[in-house]
Amino acid sequence: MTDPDKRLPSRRIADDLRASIESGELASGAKLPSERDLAARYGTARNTAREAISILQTEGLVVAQHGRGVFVRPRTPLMRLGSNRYSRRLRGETGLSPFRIEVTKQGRTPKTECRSVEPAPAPADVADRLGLEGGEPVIRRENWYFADDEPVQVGVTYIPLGVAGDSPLATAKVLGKGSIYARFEDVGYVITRIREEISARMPSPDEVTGLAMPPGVPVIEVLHTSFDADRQPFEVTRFVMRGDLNGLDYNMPIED
Amino acid sequence: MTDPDKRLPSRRIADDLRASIESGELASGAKLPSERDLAARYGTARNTAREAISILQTEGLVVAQHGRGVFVRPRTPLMRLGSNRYSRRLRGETGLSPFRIEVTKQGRTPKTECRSVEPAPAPADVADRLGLEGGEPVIRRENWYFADDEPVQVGVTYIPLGVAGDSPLATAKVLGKGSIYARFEDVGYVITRIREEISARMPSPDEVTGLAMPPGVPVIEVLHTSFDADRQPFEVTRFVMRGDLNGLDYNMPIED
DNA sequence: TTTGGCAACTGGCTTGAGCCAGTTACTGGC
DNA sequence: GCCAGTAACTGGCTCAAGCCAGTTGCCAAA
Repeated sequence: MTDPDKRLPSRRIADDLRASIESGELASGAKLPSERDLAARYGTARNTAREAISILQTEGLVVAQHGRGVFVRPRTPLMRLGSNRYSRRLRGETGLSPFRIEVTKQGRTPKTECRSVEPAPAPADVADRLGLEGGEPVIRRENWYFADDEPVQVGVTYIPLGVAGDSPLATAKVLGKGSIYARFEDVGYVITRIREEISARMPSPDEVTGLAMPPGVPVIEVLHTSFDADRQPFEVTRFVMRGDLNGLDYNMPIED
Repeated sequence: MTDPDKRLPSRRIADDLRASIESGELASGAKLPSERDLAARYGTARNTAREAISILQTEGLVVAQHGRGVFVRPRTPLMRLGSNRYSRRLRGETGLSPFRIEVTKQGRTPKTECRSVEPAPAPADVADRLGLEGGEPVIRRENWYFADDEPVQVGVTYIPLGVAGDSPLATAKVLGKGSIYARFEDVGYVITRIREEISARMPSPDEVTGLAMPPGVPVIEVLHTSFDADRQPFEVTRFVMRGDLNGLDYNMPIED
């Protein structure tokens, strides 16, 4: 009995390539056969081989480089952002932000850049977390995080005017030693609890360009709220990070 | 000066459609023009219109239905799995699992199904969290979670043989009242801390079929570890959930 | 030795054609 | 009134061809 192999040609090529990748036959970073090559091997049109590669691309397994070839996407180690990133002790001991520590640990060079500090209307979800009216003006701080000049995440922080006042939080791009939470302490807000709401989705076209997202890679969105000793929210930050470079690591007690 | 509109035809169509979706002109669930229709309107080949739709699909904005059309993907409300899902008090008060509460709150019908309970070798990352050798046998429990018979997440729990013994944890698919953590308490393990490691990625082909993943939707993977009063790990669960239906909500104190 | 340019590779995108396979609504026969 | 069949729609997939645009290495001219 001949097995006609019911699978469609494009699927068959994609399945074969995927198997080669998963078995390690095509190692991380390895070059796949060219589209024209695959088409010839499988006796299909070039478009069909192309479709197969497109499937693997949306699965995040490979990346194409114009003029060079298609390569197995290297699985870069995840940057683990821990719940201890707000720890006061760590802040004091090292003087380095957890982001910098993580990136350095991976032998890469960290860089952070504050792109803007300005009043702006609060997005609805943010206003909701801060107990404000939607659209009410707040201080908006936009921060970009890089590893070896590659963007890995963006964080947009929203601070009520009543909290920021005319402190550096509202005016200075560079906040000095001890991260932003030291500055919050300066104006009387000590972070004692946090809430983090996490979701994952595909990036918008803007995010694709801004974060140089490879195809087939989602973003992780974290909506972070900080609470002071009175359990009042005093700051919300929305992080958007490349899913292939970032992971979250929470370690916490069970309450009750 | 004539503006030749440098954008490629497929991009142009995709951009126009995306704009219509974001403006609300094409509402959630609305039907897009057919491929042949779009091609005619823009004066391109059908394949080009098709390519445009494919772009929107990988962005997770639309879903195609064979024979029916292409529709704006409804943004279903996220199911927020909170860190309180391990709370002992909630467990006692309601008798319902947080999953059931959440699904019911959305007016949908929850269902959970234990597909298998059997000894199996521990995956490397799991063994690592449990302080075991890789490949060492553990009890493996596979649970599926549904809302209106639609699969929303899978959880695979790994329990060291020394913990499970021959208790129901190792033998019974149905664990009775008060969730699995009540059974752990029965054998002397009280959950006092958890660690959750979160990442996001595109689903594997198996996950696409198992979870009925729409195109352009990532999965959230949570590697959960439970610690007892002595800070010893006694259980690891790997959750894989549909990114379009699930979100995580952590509320915790800052330690130190 | 250096440098400029070309040839031969790579993927990116489009065309226009065809056939297949779901879905839907209408229509004619019972 | 019901039901089966069919026509006209939808997307799914493939083909064969062409042109464009990056990349790379080689080779000849300066």
